[in-house]
Amino acid sequence: MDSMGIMVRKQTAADQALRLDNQICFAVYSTAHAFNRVYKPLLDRLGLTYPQYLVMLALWERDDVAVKDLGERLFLDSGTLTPLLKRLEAAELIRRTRSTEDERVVLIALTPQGHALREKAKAVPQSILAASDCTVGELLAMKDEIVALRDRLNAALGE
Amino acid sequence: MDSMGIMVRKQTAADQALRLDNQICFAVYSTAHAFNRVYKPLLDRLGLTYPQYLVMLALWERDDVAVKDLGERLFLDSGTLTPLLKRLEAAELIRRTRSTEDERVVLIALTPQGHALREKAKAVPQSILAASDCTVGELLAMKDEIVALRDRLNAALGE
DNA sequence: CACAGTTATATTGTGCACAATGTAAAATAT
DNA sequence: ATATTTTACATTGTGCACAATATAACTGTG
Repeated sequence: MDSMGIMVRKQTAADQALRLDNQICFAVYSTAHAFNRVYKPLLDRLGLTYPQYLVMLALWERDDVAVKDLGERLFLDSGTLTPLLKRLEAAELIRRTRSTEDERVVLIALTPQGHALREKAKAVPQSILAASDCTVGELLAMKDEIVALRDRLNAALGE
Repeated sequence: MDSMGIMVRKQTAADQALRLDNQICFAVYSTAHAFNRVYKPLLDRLGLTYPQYLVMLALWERDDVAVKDLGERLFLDSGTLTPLLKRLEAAELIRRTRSTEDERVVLIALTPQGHALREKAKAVPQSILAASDCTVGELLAMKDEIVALRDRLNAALGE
């Protein structure tokens, strides 16, 4: 209580930590959504959603991979990937085939249209760069910091 | 073609930019998911999802606000907030009442249980800090960078 | 070989996230 | 004052994201 008899709460460190603006996770969360909104009109032209675009990026680098491999690279599980991949298959960008060596495995391969889409996608990164209003160097430095944080968080999960 | 007659693709800047590992947006996206997974067990004890926790953080700072105000602070629209708020109301953490001054407005107020939950939530930030394996200073510096990026992306959307 | 345990993918259910649309109330224009 | 526009919220439909569970295929051990 102060001299007027009114309760004055002491601002503890715990109180400060609960402020929305102090949360790095909210910064990351809201930035992810902002990216999503910037990507949307660009990816609409390719007929892709943002997670589908990430899958295509992964496949353009390496093809004929198991769902599990994709999941590890993108940090996604089969509950997310299975329906997403079925939609990409319906769009005829990929093919899903059971491995003959190990029938548990479903291999994901690009169709010719899937390969071809890469050319149209080349214009995307520079549009994002422009929207970010940063230099490539700044973005790469930030990326490295964020990835380091992500890897520490994932490491903490494994313990 | 090289001297062996095999196609050797020139690695252009556009090719590099399409590499998954070079995408800052994937770094942000995957870090948001990593945060979500770290928060999950902590928030389970509070009976909250991560977006619900963000709403509660906002309400603990300021109460009796319109859905629109919450949406602007959290960058979310009514399509996301309306069902989320109904779940918080069902959990008796908040109350939703139409404003008498402007009947379009729905005001969100904390219940006593909603206020009380704040005490249990005080333990959350330090657990996250521990999982991040960073100092407070490092995290705050990163947060400021990420928020600056988010604000630039959002500004680009407005144009 | 049998069988217990593991692995890869699929399915189900819940909860965001957002575009598009609807509705009623308020503000503004004519 | 009536008509038009804007605003706040709700609803619907699509697509993640993930926990929990199911299923079939593989692996290792006795």
